[in-house]
Amino acid sequence: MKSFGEYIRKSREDKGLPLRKVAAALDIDTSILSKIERNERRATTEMIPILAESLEKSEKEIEMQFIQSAIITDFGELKYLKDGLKETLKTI
Amino acid sequence: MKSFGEYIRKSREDKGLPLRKVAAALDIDTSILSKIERNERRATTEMIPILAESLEKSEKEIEMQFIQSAIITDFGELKYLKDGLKETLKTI
DNA sequence: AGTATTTTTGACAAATACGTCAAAACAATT
DNA sequence: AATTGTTTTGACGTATTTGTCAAAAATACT
Repeated sequence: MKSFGEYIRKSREDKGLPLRKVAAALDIDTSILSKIERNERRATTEMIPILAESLEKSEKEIEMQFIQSAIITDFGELKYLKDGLKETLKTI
Repeated sequence: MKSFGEYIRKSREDKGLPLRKVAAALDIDTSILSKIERNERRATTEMIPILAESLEKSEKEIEMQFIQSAIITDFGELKYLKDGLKETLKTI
């Protein structure tokens, strides 16, 4: 699985878009988007629908990538992550 | 579902332990533990095994509570959380 | 009621994460 | 090679989060 940053970068490059364009849509500096794509900064949840629009992916796909990447980063080290996720699925 | 803080508080009170004791095991000030139990501060993953030991719960149970609580807090607002979690389960 | 213990609160400092900006590095085009 | 466009880097200020500490508030005990 690709990190969120790698996923965004690939999607953007596949569309031939420069950082400048997507960053403008997100209303952030290109440097931030650059850092997000290299996983030096985190994307915020507010960015998800805008990224979906810009990169012509479904919001669902972008959000799923975002969630996966964040969970792995935040909790990937934990012993019972799988059990925790299963339980969370039952709860929500 | 209880928040992680509420869960810890209940577990601690069920054992009749004062904040002081558990905080000492965690090597933090009582005020921090107090805040964790009221969800003003976040527990770290390093605290999980110590909490398990102190509160005589399995590490698995504590960790699962931790994960659930964190995911709801961090991603509870998202539209496709369920799908994201399912996908994450496939990945890990 | 008075004392001791436990818990909460808030001020402060340290650490972490973030955004802006300008310049440097890199890549593409002519 | 020079110019243009793109991406990366790092210094800087700001916001957010976190831990420490002491005092206040709440609770339990005698």
